[in-house]
Amino acid sequence: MSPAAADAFTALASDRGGLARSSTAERVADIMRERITDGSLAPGSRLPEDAVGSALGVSRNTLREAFRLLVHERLAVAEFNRGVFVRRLTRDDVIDLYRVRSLVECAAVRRAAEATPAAIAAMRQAVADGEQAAAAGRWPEVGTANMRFHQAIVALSGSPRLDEFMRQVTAELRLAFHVMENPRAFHEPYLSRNRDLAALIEAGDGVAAERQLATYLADAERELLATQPA
Amino acid sequence: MSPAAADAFTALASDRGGLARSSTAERVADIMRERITDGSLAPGSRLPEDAVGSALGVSRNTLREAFRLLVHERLAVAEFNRGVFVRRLTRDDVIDLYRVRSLVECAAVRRAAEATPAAIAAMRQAVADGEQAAAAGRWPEVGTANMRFHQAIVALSGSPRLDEFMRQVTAELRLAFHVMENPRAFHEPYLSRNRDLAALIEAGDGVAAERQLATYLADAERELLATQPA
DNA sequence: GCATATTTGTCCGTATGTATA
DNA sequence: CTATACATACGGACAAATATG
Repeated sequence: MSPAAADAFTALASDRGGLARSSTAERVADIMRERITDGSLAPGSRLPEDAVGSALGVSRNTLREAFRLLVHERLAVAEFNRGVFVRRLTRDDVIDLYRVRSLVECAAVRRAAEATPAAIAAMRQAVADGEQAAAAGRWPEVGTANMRFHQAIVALSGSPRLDEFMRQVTAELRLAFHVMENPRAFHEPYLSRNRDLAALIEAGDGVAAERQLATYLADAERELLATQPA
Repeated sequence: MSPAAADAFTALASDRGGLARSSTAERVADIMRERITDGSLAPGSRLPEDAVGSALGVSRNTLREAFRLLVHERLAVAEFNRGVFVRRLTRDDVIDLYRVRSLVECAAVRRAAEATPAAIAAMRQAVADGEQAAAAGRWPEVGTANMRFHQAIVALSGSPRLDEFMRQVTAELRLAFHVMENPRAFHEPYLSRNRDLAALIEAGDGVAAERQLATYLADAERELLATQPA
């Protein structure tokens, strides 16, 4: 195991909360999901059972349950008899992820007229948060706000299952962001497009919003692919 | 445990194949998923670790990994310190499942012009299979063909992730079909609508196809809800 | 309401098979 | 090719929670 990975693991140990409300395996999965999506555990990293297990103070059985969850969410891959690794996205993965986003998000904005006021408000808030974070130069937060904006778009549809599915799609896409060298340059230009899009949605012009979002996502996909290794 | 459930479990034992290519937990999950989606294990059934584990000849640890997978797919629910049960859908679940289907399937048919010929052919085949099964009076197969038709509609989008997501949505929806008393009367009227819809899609009229599919799904949702207990 | 039996949650030790240095 | 490291799967143990009489 690389030293960097070891640091990430030992860092996990302190995260263990005292109370065991949900199952241990789920809490372990939560912690590791966090570390994977925030980039502490880079794509391709190996996740050895005993190193991670001892770092978090859980048994192999419990850890394996957590691994199984992460594999199911596509944040990790399990190679039979070889171990578990942080997922490394291929170009085809990125293409598929944007295909899903385009289909679902476009459909959601087109039906935005039926959305609840709370969902609209959440979307507007995400736009404002992104602009505020950019003004203050807090670039990681800009990326976070951008993701919340898109999650808010999905929430316009009012479907818990679609929400969760797209949350997973977003988490997976973050794996691609972390191999980028300059996330700031990637997210910044979309701030104004987010505002324009939100305005169209609030105005009830679903058709125009959908068209704008389609080109938005196509641009983002192209730019992201340009940053990815072969 | 009820005698009926015990039968379902003992029936599983003989299913164990000789070679262990994928992991044991996954094979166990496959078997139980099959039994749940085909109705052998009714919604609400308890799945005791001891009984299921011994019936399938796997240890508790392995079985718990399989359970975790099924819970993640929403085919089962785990109540802390109480055990695992086959999922029982609420009316809100059914409503959400149809919301997802409507959004995704409608978006897929609207973009059907970009679909591959193979995807179109699969859709046409599902329509023909359904009509053939109905003509021969094989009603369970009519239901199967109908699900394949809708899965083919999703496949028009060409996204593996959307495919898998909707396959899971379909599996979950089957839980509602199994509490219905007369599945035949439910599926039969949709045979001709499937054919009409396929014709519109093949003609490239995505807009008309989408409108037709939207009312189709709204009708199906209403009828299914009418058969569900409070 | 109480005492008991059952079941789950969690952990450990170990045997076996597989991949890699 | 051997040796080492590791993953897979099993069985047993015990505490805690739940169900049952």
